[in-house]
Amino acid sequence: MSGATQRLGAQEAGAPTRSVDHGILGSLVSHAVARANLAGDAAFHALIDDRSITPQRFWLLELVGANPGLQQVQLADALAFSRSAVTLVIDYWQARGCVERRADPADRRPSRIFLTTEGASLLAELQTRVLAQDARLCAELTRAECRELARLLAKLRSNE
Amino acid sequence: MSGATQRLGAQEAGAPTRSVDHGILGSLVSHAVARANLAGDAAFHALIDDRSITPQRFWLLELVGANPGLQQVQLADALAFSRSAVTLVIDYWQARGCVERRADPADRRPSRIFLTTEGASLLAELQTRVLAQDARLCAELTRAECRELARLLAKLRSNE
DNA sequence: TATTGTTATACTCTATAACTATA
DNA sequence: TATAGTTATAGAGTATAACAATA
Repeated sequence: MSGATQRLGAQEAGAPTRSVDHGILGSLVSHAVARANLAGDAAFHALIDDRSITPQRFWLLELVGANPGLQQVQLADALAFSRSAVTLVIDYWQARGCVERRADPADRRPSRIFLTTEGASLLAELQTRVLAQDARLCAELTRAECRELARLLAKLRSNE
Repeated sequence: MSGATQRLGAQEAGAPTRSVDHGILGSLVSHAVARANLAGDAAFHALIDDRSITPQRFWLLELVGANPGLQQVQLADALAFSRSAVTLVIDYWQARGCVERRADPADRRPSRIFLTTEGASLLAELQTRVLAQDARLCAELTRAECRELARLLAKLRSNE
């Protein structure tokens, strides 16, 4: 190509081969987190064929598995979902036969959420895949770096 | 309250005051990233009144500011957006008078994207707020921890 | 009155495919 | 044929408010 010496600085409009300047994005921790999150979501979908099974839907199923009989409002609090979002995610899993709502005899407002046998089986399968995916995501990190990353991310969240 | 000694373990269904067991979510780096990302988005919206100005829309405006005259396909590559997503975000900013599409005389397929005066002014304002927000997000971290976090997140993305 | 859950609405974001026009 | 951009559609996520049933 001609014009090999025409590097006239980042302000020149339209130079076709220059690399893109990310501006202040490169120095923003929040942007680094967001981009890493995109990578995590991509890895999730790469390991789980059914695109309708999303990270958020998995989170809820995992919480139901670890806490049988939780109320929807408790699931909402634990996952930082709205109550209406929890309703929709439970509708999704219930339609697939993976969770069930059981009435609480003592207080008829809340429903208690439980895994079905089919839900427990699917959850076990998803756990295996998600743990493998997380290990792969962290493949470039040493175990100490992995722990440090989790610690620093938790500190970020303390400002919530 | 009565029942102070009735902690019967995490499996008991419906114990109203027990804390929620997050299961394997607690050990997933990808989940820690996702939750930190939610915290970052919340901080972003807390500092910028207009809810229609989202992190993604800010990213694009910042890139246009740092690289006047880029093609949309270059913006898409740099931000990991689809071309159609870039079209919609540029439509959004153009409708607000913040960016403009200019024809490229040498090749009439691409349009070159530039900030308007109004766009440059808004971008400067947003940069100030976003940098302050990021500093606030990292308030619990030392500068060394902040750098380490950015380094580790970048390593996660290397698996993309 | 307050709480739990549902429903409805609206907007953002993502993904995909079909389409136009230009090269 | 390949590239740049647009348009259309669909699903997922989020936010809010109004609502019903129950406490």
